Amino acid sequence: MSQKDTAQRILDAAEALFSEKGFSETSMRNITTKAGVNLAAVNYHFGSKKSLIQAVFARYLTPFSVQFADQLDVIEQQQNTPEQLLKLLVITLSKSGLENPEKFGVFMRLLGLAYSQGQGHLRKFLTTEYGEVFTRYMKEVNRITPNLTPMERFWRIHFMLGAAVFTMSSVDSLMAMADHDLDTQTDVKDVIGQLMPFLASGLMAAGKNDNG
Amino acid sequence: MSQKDTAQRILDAAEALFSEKGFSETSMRNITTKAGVNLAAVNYHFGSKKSLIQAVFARYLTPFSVQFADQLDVIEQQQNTPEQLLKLLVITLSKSGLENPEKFGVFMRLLGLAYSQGQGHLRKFLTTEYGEVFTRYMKEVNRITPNLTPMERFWRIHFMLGAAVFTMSSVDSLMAMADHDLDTQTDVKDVIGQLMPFLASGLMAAGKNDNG
DNA sequence: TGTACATCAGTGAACGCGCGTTCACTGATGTAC
DNA sequence: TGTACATCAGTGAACGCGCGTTCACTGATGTAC
Repeated sequence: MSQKDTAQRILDAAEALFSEKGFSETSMRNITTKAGVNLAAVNYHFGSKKSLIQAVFARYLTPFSVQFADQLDVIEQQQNTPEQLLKLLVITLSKSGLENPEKFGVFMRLLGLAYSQGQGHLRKFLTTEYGEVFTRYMKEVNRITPNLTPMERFWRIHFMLGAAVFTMSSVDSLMAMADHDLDTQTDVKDVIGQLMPFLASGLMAAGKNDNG
Repeated sequence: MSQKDTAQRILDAAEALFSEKGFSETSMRNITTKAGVNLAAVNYHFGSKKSLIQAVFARYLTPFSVQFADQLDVIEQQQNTPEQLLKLLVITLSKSGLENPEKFGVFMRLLGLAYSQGQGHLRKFLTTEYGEVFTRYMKEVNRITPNLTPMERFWRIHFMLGAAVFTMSSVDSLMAMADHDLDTQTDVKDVIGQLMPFLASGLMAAGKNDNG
């Protein structure tokens, strides 16, 4: 084939369709039609639809976690602010090929799907493959929030994750709403700029061990 | 039938299954089997699967929006804090039959689905039916955040919605994680107790019109 | 250099299955006269 | 009070359809001698 590798084209098509419609709403026929390949090619290259879903995640997350580990090596040697810790994520995303806002939106939507539609196989795959760097990152969060109880820290991390995943999953339609209602012209960088102080402020809010 | 009304039993079963597995993963056969009714009964009572989905939402949202309008009548007459405005939502939820933590989790999961899996028909249905009370609530948010730009306000509301919907959608598994990792015993009220200061702090974080 | 065979990417058609919906029906209850 | 008819809730079986997967296959490329 003079065009891109069949497997790559399947991944491209699957990624776009999954992020648009979710896993179960996307059929093998949708994917192979969009990729311009034979219906049987998915099972030939990936074995099953489940494995294809995992492969779509791996293509993003493997480079991301490599970059993230490098960034953690640096950050672990120094004192950090909440803003720096949040920025680390954004920087890592941009260093692992996600600087394109469109790609970024797709990635966040996939991440949201992994939580909301995540079948058992996907959750298992993600934690065994990428759990370690997440643990390292959490150690750094602990360091900058010494006054929070473990319970406060646990929940605040998940609130932050929720705010990020939820809004970034629908960032296109939310930006369209904002631009329509408020007569503005927003891009993804603006949204991230809005998100960071919101998250930092939520994370650092006074906890029950703080006075006043 | 000496048991509960067939239509009610279909709604009960559909609600539970939708919140567990999503709309498209839940088949009519799943629903009617769980409800103990004939397969054709869904189409007899509701016309189609789409209408059933809308009916499941309406059963929660109609009483909620009635209560919410009453609460707004009061709150619109007074000066409010962010905490009061957030508490208004919790109070309304509890006054419209959602005081049961299990029901509350189901409701939040449905709300999350409406965003993430929301087919066009559902979004249209929700905004035409319940858009008005939401607009009234937003007016109150404007009053307590006079220093925020409309854009800041827009995004912060959606960040808050994301944090709430995302975490409350998976509140059961998150509580299980927390209790396992931290050796605690959490209930939904505790989580809401954690969520409120996080949201209030994020909403009220300094914006670009604030000094220092 | 030539031939025989193995490997590999990709194909076309069919498989069985579960899906949402439809339809002719049954039997109980309500209404009119 | 009795009868004829209409309405209604619910049923059982079948409809056509799109799904993920399988399988025997083709044709190109690589390898051994």
